[in-house]
Amino acid sequence: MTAKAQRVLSELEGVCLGIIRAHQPCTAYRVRQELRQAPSSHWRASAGSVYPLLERLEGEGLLVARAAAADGRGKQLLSISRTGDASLRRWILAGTDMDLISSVSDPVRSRTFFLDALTAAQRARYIDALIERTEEYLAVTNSRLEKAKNSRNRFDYLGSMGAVKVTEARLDWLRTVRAELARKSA
Amino acid sequence: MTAKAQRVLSELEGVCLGIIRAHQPCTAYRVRQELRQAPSSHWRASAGSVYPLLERLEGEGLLVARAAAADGRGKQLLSISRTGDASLRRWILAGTDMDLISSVSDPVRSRTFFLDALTAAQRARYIDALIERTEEYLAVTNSRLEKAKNSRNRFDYLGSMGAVKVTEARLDWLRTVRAELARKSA
DNA sequence: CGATGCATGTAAGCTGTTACATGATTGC
DNA sequence: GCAATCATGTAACAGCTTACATGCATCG
Repeated sequence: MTAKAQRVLSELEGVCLGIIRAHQPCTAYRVRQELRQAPSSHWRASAGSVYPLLERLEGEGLLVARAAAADGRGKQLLSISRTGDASLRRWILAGTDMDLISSVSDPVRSRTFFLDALTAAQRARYIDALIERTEEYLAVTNSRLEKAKNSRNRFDYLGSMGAVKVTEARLDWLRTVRAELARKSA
Repeated sequence: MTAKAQRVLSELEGVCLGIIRAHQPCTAYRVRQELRQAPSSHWRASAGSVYPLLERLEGEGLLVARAAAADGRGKQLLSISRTGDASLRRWILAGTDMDLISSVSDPVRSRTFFLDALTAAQRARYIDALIERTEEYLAVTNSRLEKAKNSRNRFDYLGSMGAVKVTEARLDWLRTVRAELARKSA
């Protein structure tokens, strides 16, 4: 009823709320762990961001905290409130804007546009290194997909599948680039 | 020889240097335009970021500026220096770290993991909207690919191809998600 | 001669980071 | 009893954004 808390959450706020919803009741520490093992390493999940953020969400009533019984560390168990649930839904549904969909920043692709700054030999070594690392990353996302198969939340599986499919496409593209460069220099 | 300017450039710095290298001599204004029409809308290319950034790069000797003849607006034409070229190469070659490759943040995929917070009807509408927007975005990237075919820089084409391939994979994945949801709810 | 686009810049603020700091718990 | 991990927090800073501000150039 209050006009408060009707703001749209930031990316990190939405993700944190979602993590808590899926694992409640859990500690802020746990949220950081989940963030770090997410398919994207975009979030460093630093203490300096996560703790103040969760405190803020609690202050706004989106989270409720209770002290864990008999924990000298002052462990706080967080759960999502009814208001928090509504905020999470709004955050998800607000995610269909064009500029959000096209906002994916890809450092690898960015660099591709400027590859003529390198010598042919440098380029070849660079692409080879990229392909190797991407293969490693694909293996990581694939093993996460395997694990997600047994998740009680089927959206873990569908989300992980997205990471795999996109990584496969990236790998495919990098191999095409390599082939193209080899063709031209031969 | 100096230890200065041996730092690794930030993402935006690298991209700006690359843009200037490809279009030199050009104005800061032009750099902002190029950033905005890039396949990823990640960079807002705000004046508050671009102008100070380019000033900094000029101060470090990576860029050289000269005033455009007879321009009352104080138009500055920027070019990349030899040092700048070396910095750009270092920036590209430093881009093979695992955490850079896995740092791609995808707001759409993030939300997927939390879709059980929605009702089945909300989910269906949400996914439909996403697919529609992604189709639009694919059309945009495809038309950019067409344009890049005639670019004198073949890496424009290869980079645009990456955007198209990854977007196609995303679209494919979203359609799978939609089909999967329809199957389960039926 | 007025609107739109070109061109440059500043100030305040948001969001996240690194680095530091503290202390309890658990397992060997 | 010591190391690793769990658990929470703060201070300084980095990087980019929005919003504001200015003024010339070009075209109809």
